[in-house]
Amino acid sequence: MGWNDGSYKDKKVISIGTVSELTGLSERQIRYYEERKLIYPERSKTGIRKYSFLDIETLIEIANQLEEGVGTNEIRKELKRREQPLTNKEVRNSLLKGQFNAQFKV
Amino acid sequence: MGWNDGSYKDKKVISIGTVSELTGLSERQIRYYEERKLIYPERSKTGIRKYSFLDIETLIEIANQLEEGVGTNEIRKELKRREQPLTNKEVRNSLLKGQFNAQFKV
DNA sequence: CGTGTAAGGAATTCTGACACG
DNA sequence: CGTGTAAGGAATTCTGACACG
Repeated sequence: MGWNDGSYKDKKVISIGTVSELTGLSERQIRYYEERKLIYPERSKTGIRKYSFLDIETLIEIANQLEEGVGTNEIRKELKRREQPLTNKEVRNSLLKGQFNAQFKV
Repeated sequence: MGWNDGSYKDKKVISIGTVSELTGLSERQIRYYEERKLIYPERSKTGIRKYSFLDIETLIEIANQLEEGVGTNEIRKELKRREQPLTNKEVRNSLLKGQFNAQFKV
């Protein structure tokens, strides 16, 4: 339990300079995509942005979409469509668990 | 290929301040364990230390060992003993691949 | 031996804004 | 709309050293 739960992919621990190197994007671009609500880094107590590896993967996709002429608004919607299934998956899992337990109650 | 190879566990992208928060160790302690050759962070072009999640796991173990009264020299040897098997595992995997390919050549 | 701290400097990050198109 | 840049300030990190034990 604790922070050692899932993989390290979702842990927000990388600062913007490193993200810039890893993605090839400028810090300006990275901050702008946050302003457009395409990514949601966390902040340290003193306000410094922290990103996860998942954020980095998302940023790379954002860059690709922009190159293809897709606007940030479209990209945002696309990203939402993908995150929804994840939530639904969790819901389905919960439902399955419920049914599973129900089986035994019968 | 590239940096997206294995998991994110080995990517050195976390700066010392974050590592300090994640491990509960002081920056002084973290730098000292490096001096004693227990961990090997990478450095940015400007000399800033970068750690991986694996480094963080190692640091936690180091802290535990020290609490138990084990000295840094002992801990270093113990850490070496563990890393060797990892290299051997890679070797074994290579060997298996060789045998696998041999199968088809017969 | 392992860790704290003050010291001075260098590198990083932040925000709001002007600019171009 | 997406991105570059100069501006000033705040936060981070680095090294070498003195200290305690």
